[in-house]
Amino acid sequence: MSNFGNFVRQKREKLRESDRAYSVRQLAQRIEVEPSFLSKVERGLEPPPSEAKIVLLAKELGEDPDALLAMAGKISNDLVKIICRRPALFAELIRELKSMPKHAVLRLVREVRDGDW
Amino acid sequence: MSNFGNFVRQKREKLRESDRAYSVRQLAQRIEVEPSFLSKVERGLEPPPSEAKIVLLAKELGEDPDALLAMAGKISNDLVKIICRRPALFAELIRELKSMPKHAVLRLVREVRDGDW
DNA sequence: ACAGGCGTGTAGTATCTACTACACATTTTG
DNA sequence: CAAAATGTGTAGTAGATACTACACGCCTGT
Repeated sequence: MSNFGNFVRQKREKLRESDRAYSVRQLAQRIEVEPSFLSKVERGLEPPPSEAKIVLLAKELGEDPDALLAMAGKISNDLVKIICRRPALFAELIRELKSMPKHAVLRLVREVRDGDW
Repeated sequence: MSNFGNFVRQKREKLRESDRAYSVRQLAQRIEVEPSFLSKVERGLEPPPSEAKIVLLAKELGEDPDALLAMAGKISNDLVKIICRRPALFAELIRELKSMPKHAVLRLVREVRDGDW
């Protein structure tokens, strides 16, 4: 179930159809890893790389870094810091929202963002 | 800045005043680590232990596991999973709430919990 | 045809994580 | 005062993390 690797490979191959710069080798060079490493990651022979590399990868693939990190089971370091400042508060909020339907959470996000509450 | 270690030591010593079972050795035995390890953790000579041990420790010390984990810069695994299921959504919500005053977040938590919104 | 780029296989490694095992001197308790 | 319990120092370790280095054979463009 290497969701992460499969996703990266698919995304990269799609981009490659119209841009030769999305070969394993060239992309690997841009995110500063060895080609063989990226190749293995894409095929799930290696676990996903570090947070830093995943963020670079997301930028190259035009993906949301948080989403790509999530596929690797990771959470952006800045989010971790925010949560760790008020652990009990965020823990409760997140656990409550777990069982909420998507649209409810979305509404909440919108309300908070717009400040009309 | 070993916040974690200092906190554990203080808490343990306070409990020990009225309960002999809160010696380094006995507490270590209960959370299933070597006494020398707990000793070093408390003095910041070793980084905080694993999530599992921290949770045991929190229970022994009568502390909120999430709070103790946060002192170690960690987030409970179940929270990570919840966030990773809707990464973009939670990422935005958390980043918005970062700059919110405490009482505002608290109110939000209460509203969500009570479902009156 | 052959130089270059391509994906991938094998092997190896430095650093970190999360501890254990044991010995030691000191303090406390019966 | 002897036995037991206590805190701590030194040394070591299995497994995970996050990669590198290099070689190989295949395919493509000129």
